This record gives sequence, C-alpha cells and structure tokens, in this order.
Amino acid sequence: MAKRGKINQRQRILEEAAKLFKAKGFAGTSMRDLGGEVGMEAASIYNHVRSKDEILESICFYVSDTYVSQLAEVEQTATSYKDKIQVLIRQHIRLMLEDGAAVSVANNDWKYLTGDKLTAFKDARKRYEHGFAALIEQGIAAGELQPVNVSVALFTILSAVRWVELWYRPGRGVSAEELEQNILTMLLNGLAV
Amino acid sequence: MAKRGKINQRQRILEEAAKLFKAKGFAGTSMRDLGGEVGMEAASIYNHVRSKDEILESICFYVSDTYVSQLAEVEQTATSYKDKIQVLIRQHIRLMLEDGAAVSVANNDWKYLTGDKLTAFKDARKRYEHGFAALIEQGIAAGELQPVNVSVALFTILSAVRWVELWYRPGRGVSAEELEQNILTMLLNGLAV
DNA sequence: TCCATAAACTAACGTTTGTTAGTTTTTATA
DNA sequence: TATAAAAACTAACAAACGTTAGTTTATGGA
Repeated sequence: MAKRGKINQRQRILEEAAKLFKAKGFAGTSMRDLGGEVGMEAASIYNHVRSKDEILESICFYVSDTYVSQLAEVEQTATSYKDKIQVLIRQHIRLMLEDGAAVSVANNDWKYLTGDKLTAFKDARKRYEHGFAALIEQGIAAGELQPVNVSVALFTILSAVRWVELWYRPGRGVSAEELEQNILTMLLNGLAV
Repeated sequence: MAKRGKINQRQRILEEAAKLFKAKGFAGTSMRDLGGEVGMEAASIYNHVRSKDEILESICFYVSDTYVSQLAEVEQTATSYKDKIQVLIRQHIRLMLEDGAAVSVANNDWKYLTGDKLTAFKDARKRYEHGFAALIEQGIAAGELQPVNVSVALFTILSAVRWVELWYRPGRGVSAEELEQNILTMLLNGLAV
C-alpha cells in the first residue's frame, strides 16, 4: 500500500495545474499539457484525480476556504476596525505571495466551475465580501474610517491587492515586508500628500 | 458593392466576441458560440474576419491604442502631476464603463496573442506603465504626492480600477460621477480618517 | 431587369480534446 | 522472495475545435 506517494503526487498535480491554469487559463490547458509538466501521460493523471474539473474545484475551494476562515478569525479578535482591515489586507498579500498560482486561478478561472460547485464558490465569495464590507461599514460608523462608499472601498482594496500576484518577484528590490507596508500606506493614507 | 454592411457586421462580431471572451475566456469560446450569438454559421464569420486570432488582436489593440493615446494627451497638458494622474484614473474608469467587455479582454486574454502581436501588445503596455510611473515619480519629486514606492502606487491604481468592470452596473444606486469621485478619494486620500 | 459581388449556407477536413479500457511496471509489505 | 495494490503505460473513443471549399441566396448599381 503506497498511500503516501499517491497524495504527494496529487498535490504535485494540483500545484502544476495551478501554474498552468494561471499561465494559459483552464480552458487553454490540456490534460496532455499537465501530464507533460508533471512527467506522466495524460491518462495516468486519472489515477490521482477524478477529472479536470475536480482539479479546478480543489484549487478554487482551497483558496476560498482559506479566505473565509481568515475572515472568521479576524472577526472575533478584539481590535479596532482599522486594525482588522489592515490584518485582512496583510493576509491577502501573504496568501498571494505563498500561493500566487492558486489565488490567480481562484480569481480568474472560477467561472469554469459548473453546477453546485459554481454556486457554492460564488456563495463563499459573497459571504466573504459581505463580512469584509461589514467591517468597513462599522469602521466608518465608529469614526475610524472615512465615510466613503462601502462597495467602492471594498472592491478597491480587493483588486488593488491582486496585482501583487502578477508583478511581485522576490529579488525585485522590494521585500515582502516593504510591499505590505507600501500597499497599506497607499490604501489607508492615499497617494496625495 | 455593399461595403457598408460588411464593416458593420465586422463591428458586431467584434462586440459579441468581446462579450463572449469576457464571459468564457478566449480559449473557452468557440467560433460556433460566436456564430450563435451573432446569428450566423461559424463558417460565415470568415467572410468578415480572417481568423479567431485576428478578432482577439483587434479587440486588444483597440484598447491598448486608446490607453496609449490618452496618456500622450495627458502628458502634454499644462497641469499639476496630481491633476494628470487624476485625469488618467478618470479615463480608465470611463473606458471601462463604455467598453467594459473589450477592456476585460485586453486585461485577461491578451496572453492568447501570438508572435509579433504578443510582443507588440506587451511593449505597448510597458510603454504605458512607464509613462504613468514617470508622472507619479515627478509628482513625488515635486512634493505633490506621498513618497510611496512608485511601482506599488502605479499597480495599486491600475488594478484598483479594474474591479469597476466586474462590479459596476448602471442602476446599482451609484452614478458614474459618484463612482469616479469615490475611487479618486480612495486612491488619493486613502480609507483612513 | 440583369449582373457582379457580398455574404450567407452546407459539408467536410484534420487536430485536439477529456476520458476510458486494458495492460504492464513499480513498490511496499508479509 | 512472493504477492497484492498502486501507478504508470498504450491505444482508442466520441465529441468539439478552427478552418477551408464549394454552393446558394441577397443586394445594390448599370
């Protein structure tokens, strides 16, 4: 019984798939492409994975589950709203640095999910957005934040953080710490002096 | 000679293609899908268009050409750097509201361009980014802007503006004018009070 | 009304796709 | 070392893909 090897291979397949989906999109990546990257025939992949769709589902829900549980954690800490939002932004950036390919797939290729999985993913995302928006709203009500339109603030934050995954390379002269600090400055204090 | 009809049909094909590419991705959209949307057989599309690739090219370069010429225009106006950046952000938002599907394709599906077209598109984008970054840099040097990392500021702006196309629907209670104003507030003044 | 051309159609092509079936090789344990 | 399970392989499938060829229909100017 070589159960150990099986889950490791599955993990490798998911990781290579995330990289390929990020680079060429879900629909633009074939199982033969993936096989080539993993080092086996396309047909052999099915020893580790039920279908191409299941690969996408695993990647997308890994990411959405992570976000949702990070939000839940932040919600029940006893800090200011401004701090909570700051922590959430930091966590976004960190997940992106650690698992950029998976985050990219969850951001861009979730639309290829089908049936229950598609609705479940959209629901999870909506719950996350509502929770995040509530924190902003309460922060404004508490006078910690500017009275800007909540949706605008939410989506500006969520997408401002996305570029990290397209742009950041370690060894570009900016450390992860600096990066976080600069983005937080931009989003919280703005560009104007 | 009915040349008139031909270019109108071509335009319709490009517009429907942009919508489909946005919704399902370039690789996820078939010529038969497109034919269905336009109201003709897939083969008939080739009376108006050389190939599926050419459709993508037309959409992507329409967008990049627009951005590049908008930048050129802003560069030679005699205003403050802060104003120039504000105008560029406004123009981003407007193009997104007017031609959201095309912008979305240029943002997400440019990677399916091939050969010269791919490098030409990447070059155009790079020139745009450098020009924008130069304005930020000069704005900081002139003391009009905070001394934040220029790349971080640039990409935060460029991607913060992207969500508009995913989220904005006229009749969501936010007018285009309010939207612009709120985004500018977020990016220039920040969320914190 | 006739005619040239534009623009639609049908049919088919060679590939590539995701996936299955059946077989062989590798691997871990008894 | 024998054995059973795991994980690789080859071969093939039906469907969908972009595109071409050849044909028919629609259209606008002489």
